[in-house]
Amino acid sequence: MANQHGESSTSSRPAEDTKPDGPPSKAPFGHAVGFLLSQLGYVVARTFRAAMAEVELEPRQFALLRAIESAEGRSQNFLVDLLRIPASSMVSLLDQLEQRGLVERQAHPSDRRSRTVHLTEVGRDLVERAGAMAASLESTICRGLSEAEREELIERLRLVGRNLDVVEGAHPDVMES
Amino acid sequence: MANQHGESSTSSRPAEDTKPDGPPSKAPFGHAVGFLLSQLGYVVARTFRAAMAEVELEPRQFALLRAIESAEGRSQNFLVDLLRIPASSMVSLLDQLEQRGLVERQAHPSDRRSRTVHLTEVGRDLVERAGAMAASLESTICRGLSEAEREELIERLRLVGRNLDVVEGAHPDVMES
DNA sequence: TATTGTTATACTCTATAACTATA
DNA sequence: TATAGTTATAGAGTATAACAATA
Repeated sequence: MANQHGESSTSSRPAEDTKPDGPPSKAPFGHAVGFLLSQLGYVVARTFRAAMAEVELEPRQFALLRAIESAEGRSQNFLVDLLRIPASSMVSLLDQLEQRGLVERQAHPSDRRSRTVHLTEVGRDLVERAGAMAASLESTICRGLSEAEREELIERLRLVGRNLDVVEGAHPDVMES
Repeated sequence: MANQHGESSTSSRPAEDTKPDGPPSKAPFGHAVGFLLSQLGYVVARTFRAAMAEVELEPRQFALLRAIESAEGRSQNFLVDLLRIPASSMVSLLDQLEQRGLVERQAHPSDRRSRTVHLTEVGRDLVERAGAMAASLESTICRGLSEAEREELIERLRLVGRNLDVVEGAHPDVMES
């Protein structure tokens, strides 16, 4: 699947109803938390995508660059295992990044089948800039929350995550299709 | 684009790394709230999809059934405006539901171009069952939260929503592509 | 014979646009 | 001429499977 949080290109339409008498339509499902989380998750993902677009990265490209940064000099195959994406997807993803001069594939010193992946200087700079934009988005998201409230919110969200058997730190959408 | 919260069919792989020495990989972006929301939103959407699958509905089919329930006897076109999906998508969506005997298209009394949409008895029952499953998911999500904590969480999430200019009650993923 | 990376193919999903019938 | 609904087409994105080189 492409998106369990994928984003649509076409977004907001003017949306003026000439028939304003229609019922306001109930929330998609029963109560509020599940709906809010699904809705916010979607919007956060979309906003994040828009932020990354300013440095011409897609979320998954950013995720891959970060992975490469934290796994400098490892093989393509290592990244495939780490990010759980098909090897063929890794190929085209790396092709794109390499063409832009952000990463480099090098011959593996001992295994001639294998290729190691490295961030270039340009790539390193871009990851840093993109990281700063992500941090900026985070502060927008948390605007109006005190530090204590923010921590409490995180605590509650983690509880919800445990209720749903979420594995900490692993985002199932950004890289998985 | 297909999903800004779409879900993948293929999910969990065993995922046992034979190379456990790789860095744990930082969270996809900077701090925590944005990442958590995106992650949880994805998981909630996926879990919701799994719940709906038990009554053989997709999230967007459920959303459409609910919309029809709250707009009994309105035209297809009205639903198109309400849910903001292309008319051609509405056609195939309704075709599916009609083939299963959940909804019916009827001739519009005054405009012969138009067709009104109605829930059948079977459809009404199914919506109710699906709604119950959604409510059940909601209580799973909120397990371990007191009523006060739950309301506070909703309050905080609404604040985050306002920070992101989210329109209340409108879920941009379930129906939009 | 198994594994790394690559290429080719096929599939799903959905939006766009053309078309019919009514207004 | 414009609108309701339908059908047909095309595009994006991604997974699956076949393949070549090396282990």
